Amino acid sequence: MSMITMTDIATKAGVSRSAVSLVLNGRHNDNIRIPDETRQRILEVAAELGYRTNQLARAVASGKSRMIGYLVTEPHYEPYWNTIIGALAEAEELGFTLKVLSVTHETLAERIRQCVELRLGGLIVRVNSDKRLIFEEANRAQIPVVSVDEGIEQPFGTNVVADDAPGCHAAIQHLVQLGHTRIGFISSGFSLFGGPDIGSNREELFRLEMMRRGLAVPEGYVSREIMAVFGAHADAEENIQSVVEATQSLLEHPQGRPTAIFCWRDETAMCVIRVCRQRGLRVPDDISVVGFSDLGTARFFDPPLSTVKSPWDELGRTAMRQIAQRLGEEFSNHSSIHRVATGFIARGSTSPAPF
Amino acid sequence: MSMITMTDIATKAGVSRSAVSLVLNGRHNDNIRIPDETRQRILEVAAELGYRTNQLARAVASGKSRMIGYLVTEPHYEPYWNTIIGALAEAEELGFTLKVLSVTHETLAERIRQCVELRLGGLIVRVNSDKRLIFEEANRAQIPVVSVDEGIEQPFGTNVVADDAPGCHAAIQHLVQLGHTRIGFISSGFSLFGGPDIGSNREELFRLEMMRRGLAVPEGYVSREIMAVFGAHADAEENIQSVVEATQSLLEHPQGRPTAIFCWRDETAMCVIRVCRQRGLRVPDDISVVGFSDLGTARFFDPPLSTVKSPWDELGRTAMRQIAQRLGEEFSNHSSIHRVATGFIARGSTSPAPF
DNA sequence: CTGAAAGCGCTTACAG
DNA sequence: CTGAAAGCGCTTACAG
Repeated sequence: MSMITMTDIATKAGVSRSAVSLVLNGRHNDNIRIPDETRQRILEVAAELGYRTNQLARAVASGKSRMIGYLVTEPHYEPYWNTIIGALAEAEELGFTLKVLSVTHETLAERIRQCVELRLGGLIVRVNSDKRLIFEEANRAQIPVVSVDEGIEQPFGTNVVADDAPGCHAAIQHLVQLGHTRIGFISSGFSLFGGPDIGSNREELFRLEMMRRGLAVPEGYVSREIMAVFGAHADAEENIQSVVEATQSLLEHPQGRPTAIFCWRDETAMCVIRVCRQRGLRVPDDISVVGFSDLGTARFFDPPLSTVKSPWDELGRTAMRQIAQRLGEEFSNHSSIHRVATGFIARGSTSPAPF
Repeated sequence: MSMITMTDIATKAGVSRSAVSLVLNGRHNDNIRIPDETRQRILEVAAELGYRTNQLARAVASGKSRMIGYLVTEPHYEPYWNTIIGALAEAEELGFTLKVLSVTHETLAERIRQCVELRLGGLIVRVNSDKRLIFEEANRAQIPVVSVDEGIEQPFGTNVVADDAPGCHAAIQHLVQLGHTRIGFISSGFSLFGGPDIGSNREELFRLEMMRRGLAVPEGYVSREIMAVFGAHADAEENIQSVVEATQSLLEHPQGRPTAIFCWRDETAMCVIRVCRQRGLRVPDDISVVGFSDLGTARFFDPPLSTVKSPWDELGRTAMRQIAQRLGEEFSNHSSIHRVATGFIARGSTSPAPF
């Protein structure tokens, strides 16, 4: 009725438990050698009995766990989730297993404790609040941790971060090649889930790209929205209103409206397009709009969104690979940064600038 | 350097290991009673030493695990991961921990084996291929499993399923109240990820609602698309083309086009709106469109999508609650079905029928 | 009410 | 190359 153990196999095959353990773990490396017929018998009996390793017991005895924890602040948010999927896929390929734990500012301490209690082999954290607590506790328990971030680097620990620069570069280049010179930007006037203000970071990159090309960004060509809402969480209509106002301020700019608007994320771009339409502007004929993220529905939008493609999947995969590597070495809390580049996808929301 | 154990506490506090175990597990129930001062000392020493339970060892010794596995076919698909999030939230509230495993038709057997090896306490499965294999293996290992499904019930095991009927009812009622009588439907001509054909199921419900109201569904007022693509997976433009054609066939219907189109999911509705616009129709003024799912970006669409709201979150929560309950009882493989109702959200893509 | 003991299922030196 | 033994950190009857 209950599960088959190594002892059962040993008894039935007439060998010792260690022989079973060695064979089942395939450890005939260096100087360990077990007669082929013994090996065969053990394997046969194991199969016959339907033996299933108890990974828990193995982890307890060996002190090594192949379970990785993934701490995440807002799993609902599509980019965050896609990063988890990437880590999950990589974990499975590498023979690890992923445990997802959602955290809030309040539950952070408790969740970290859980990770230690579960003797997780490593930790990937996608958390917006201060990560120092995590690193401290994990270091004490000798658990390697790598943090995943978006656009903004962190000064300690192993850090995997999306490099927004190439995507911004490509987006501006795309617009310029289409003849746009008057390009506006809509940034975020808030920090994402209490984390860093990613919109501002992207705004910097935008300004840099414009400057490099000698294109002016007139006062008022950058506006901000405070739509701190995401997917299913977006219940506050007044938040959306802030995008409406940010867009209007660009469209009514005293020196004339921009011919293209670059938005710090896709949700904003979608709202911007709606506002433009309401004011009688055609997108992209009268005004081009570029997003940032490449959400799953960006391609289904009308018009399909031209957008910077963030490497969500690869971010997670890289983080998982880093964990695996750290697990192979002696424990240390050195810090390093690994950047994954963004790209750009031209779709239907951009077209040549109206002359 | 290495972790503190119960033995360390026992030594330092001058008591036995069992005393420590009993105190730390708070087991002063029935006839177990430990002097308060002993209790206090143990607790103090534990805190002082920074003791962290080894849940792995506990699970091995007690034979009970509070880790739940979540098997999912396509974690990328937004509805599927929203269901996971629901289960995750509920698990954390109930003191469980969730391990996510993605499966394909090829890896299914291996993943199930992993679950058994990890001695998971229970299994939630969101899998489109045949679930019999899962139930068989899990039953043998005495692991309770509940499966989560969309619209279609399964004839064995504990089953949590979205009930699409109330949402369809509300959607049609909404349209009828707006004066629509000529309503078309776009269904799926394929089974979702090799699973059941959900579109057909919704089509049935649509026909039922129309019939109940005495509204005709002329031949050709239901068409099909084969856009078997989701979110980031949507790379085949020819798939989208099938929605274009399905829409056109409705718009060019010999008896005149419908005044409203009900789509089997949001992605389809988004495409339909684009096609309508391209043909010079205004949405919703000339034609209303209703989706199904309530994806995160549905509210950001232009116009914001009126849609059936599927209870993704609650589906996951219910599944987790079922697991918890099963874990409290004697193991059995009885079967039961738990339905979670869909709802409807009226937004901007529907308006009174043009007369 | 407590302590010594056996047990959970596995791994890992270490003598033979 | 193999087997008996000790150990991983915990739980759980069971005598006192």
